[in-house]
Amino acid sequence: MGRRQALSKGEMDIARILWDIGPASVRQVHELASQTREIDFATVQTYLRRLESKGYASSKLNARQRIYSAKAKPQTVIRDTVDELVNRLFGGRTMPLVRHLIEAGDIQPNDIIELRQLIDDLESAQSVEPTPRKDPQS
Amino acid sequence: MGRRQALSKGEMDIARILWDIGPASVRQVHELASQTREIDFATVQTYLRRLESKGYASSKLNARQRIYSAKAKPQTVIRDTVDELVNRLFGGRTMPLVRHLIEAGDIQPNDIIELRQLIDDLESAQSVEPTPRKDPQS
DNA sequence: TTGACTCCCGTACATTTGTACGCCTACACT
DNA sequence: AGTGTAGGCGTACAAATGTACGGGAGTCAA
Repeated sequence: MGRRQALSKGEMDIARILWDIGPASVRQVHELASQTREIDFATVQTYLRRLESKGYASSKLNARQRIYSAKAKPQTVIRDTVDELVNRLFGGRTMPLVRHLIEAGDIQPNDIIELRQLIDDLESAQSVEPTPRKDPQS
Repeated sequence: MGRRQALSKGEMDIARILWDIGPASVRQVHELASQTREIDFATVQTYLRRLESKGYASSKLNARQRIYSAKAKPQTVIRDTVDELVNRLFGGRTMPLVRHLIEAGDIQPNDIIELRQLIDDLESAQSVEPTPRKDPQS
């Protein structure tokens, strides 16, 4: 897949807002963004424009306002970003990161339940499906 | 902790090499870096200088060569970087990332064993130690 | 002592990122 | 009709990042 140019930190913040509230005007995005940190309207505007030019969003003019919609799925962006991090920080191995996260101490007791479930699911998936396929054709 | 200025991607690559091979000359670092990707000697040199100016490394002249040593511990850098990512991508919650990693399919069967162990350890640590302390004084 | 080498260091420069100004126009009132 | 207002759009600009050139100084051999 011709990979889109990666998002910078600031762009990511704005993208997250777009994912959260769906198609929105610059003003709406700016309002949300302002709750987290001081940021100028025009700055948000620029980020949205760049998001669009990088292919992560699209927009259309509606009356006087330009409405932006997320185009890339958060799933995809998250995957790419995490992949990047795993490569950069751990030479591509996933386990060290998982280890770090579990040991870092932000896991709550009731997360543990879920975690065990996740692992069980993974295990059965593995034993049942020796050759994972996107497209189950047969 | 007066936080050090964050490392950029390129700087991180070089820092990782320094962690791996310990104190080393520019040439040694460059050699390693070259195995992974095309990169100019002088570029590596610049990264090392910047690493030093950001406080992540120190250096001293040894005969004709400048020897760089990592100063910040990988642990610390990894923690800060992962924290950043978790904040930016998941609003500070750890579990979504853990979930993503487990579901992403890079976990091998024998990692599962370790994973279960990790979780067990975490659980007992939590039930035994209501107030976690760095320094178990009693 | 003259090359040929090696390695440091200052410096440069394009691109990307963070942040924003200010003009222009369509609209909304008076 | 005249003026204030909101929002788009082009544009700017400093800082950070990625990448590298070329001068100078020490070193070794002929």
